[in-house]
Amino acid sequence: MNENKYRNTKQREQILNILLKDKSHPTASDIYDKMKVQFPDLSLGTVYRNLNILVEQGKIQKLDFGSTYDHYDGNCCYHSHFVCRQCKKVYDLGCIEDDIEKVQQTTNHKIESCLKKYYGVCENCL
Amino acid sequence: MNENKYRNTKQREQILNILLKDKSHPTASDIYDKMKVQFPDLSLGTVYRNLNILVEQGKIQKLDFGSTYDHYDGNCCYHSHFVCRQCKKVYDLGCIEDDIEKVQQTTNHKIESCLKKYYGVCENCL
DNA sequence: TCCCTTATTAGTAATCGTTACGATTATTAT
DNA sequence: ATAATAATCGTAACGATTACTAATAAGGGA
Ligand SMILES: [Mn+2]
Ligand SMILES: [Mn+2]
Ligand SMILES: [Zn+2]
Ligand SMILES: [Zn+2]
Repeated sequence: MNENKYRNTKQREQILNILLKDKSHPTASDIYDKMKVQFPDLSLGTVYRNLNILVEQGKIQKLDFGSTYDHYDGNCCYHSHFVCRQCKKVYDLGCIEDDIEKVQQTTNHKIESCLKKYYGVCENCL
Repeated sequence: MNENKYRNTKQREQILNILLKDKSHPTASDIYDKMKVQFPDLSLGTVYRNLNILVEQGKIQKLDFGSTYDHYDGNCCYHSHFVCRQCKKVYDLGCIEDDIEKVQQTTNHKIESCLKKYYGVCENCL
C-alpha cells in the first residue's frame, strides 16, 4: 500500500537538494539553469511543477517579493528576509527581533523599511 | 510655468478619489469596474498607467500579497495588513505592535502567521 | 479666445512568468 | 515481468500587466 501519492524522481530530488544547500533563495529559472548540466533535456515546466509539489509537501517555501519572479527557500523555519533594492538579492535575517533598530544591529545590510503582513481568517469568515 | 509634468484628468482624479475613500484595498480591475459607470469608454490600461503614476507621486501605495492581483492603498502612512486565507480580503491593522499575541488582542480576525520583509541596501552594494 | 505643444486616452497587441495539455517515459506495487 | 499511473518533455495556453498607436484633450502663451 502506497501512503504517498508521489513517486520519487531524480529531478524532484535534485531540486530539493539544491534548495537545501543553496541559501540564495533562487528562482525557478535559477534552479532550471543549475540543473541543465545534469539534466540536459530538463523542462522548465518540470521545475515549476515540482516546486509546487515540494511546497505542498511542506519541504520548501515560496517567497514573493512583489518582483517579477517568485523565490524559493529550503528553510521552512520561521525567519525574516531582507531584500536589497539595488541588486534585488534576498538574504536571511537570523534575528527574530521586532524593533527595526535592534535588527539593524545584527546585520551589515542597511535596513530602510519593513513590511509586515499577517495571515489568518477574518472575522467575517469565522 | 508648469512645475508638474503631469496634467489633470478626470480619470486619474477619480482613481485617486476612489482609493482615498475605499479602504478595501481594491485591485486595478476593481477600480476599473467601479469607474465603468461614470466612464463607459474607460480602458483598463488607463487604470494601470494612472495607478503607476500615483504611486510614483507618492499619493498611493501598491501592495502585493503573492496573489494574482496587486492591491492598491490610498493610505500611505506606515501600517500593517491582514489577509484572510479564505476570502482573500485585505484589512488594515491599526496596531503597530510587534508581538503577534498583542496584535491578536487588538482585532477580531484570527491571526495565524506573520511575514516580515525588510528592504534596504545590502552590504555588497554599500 | 484661438493656437500649439504634448500629455493622456481608448483600443489593441505584446510581454512574460507560470500553468495546462498530450504523447511518451519511468516508477512502483503486485 | 506486467499493469497502473505518476512524471517527464515539449509546446500551447493563460492572465496580469505593459507597450504601442492614432486620436483626443489639457493648459500655457499670444
Ligand atoms: Mn530564507
Ligand atoms: Mn492599508
Ligand atoms: Zn545589493
Ligand atoms: Zn475572510
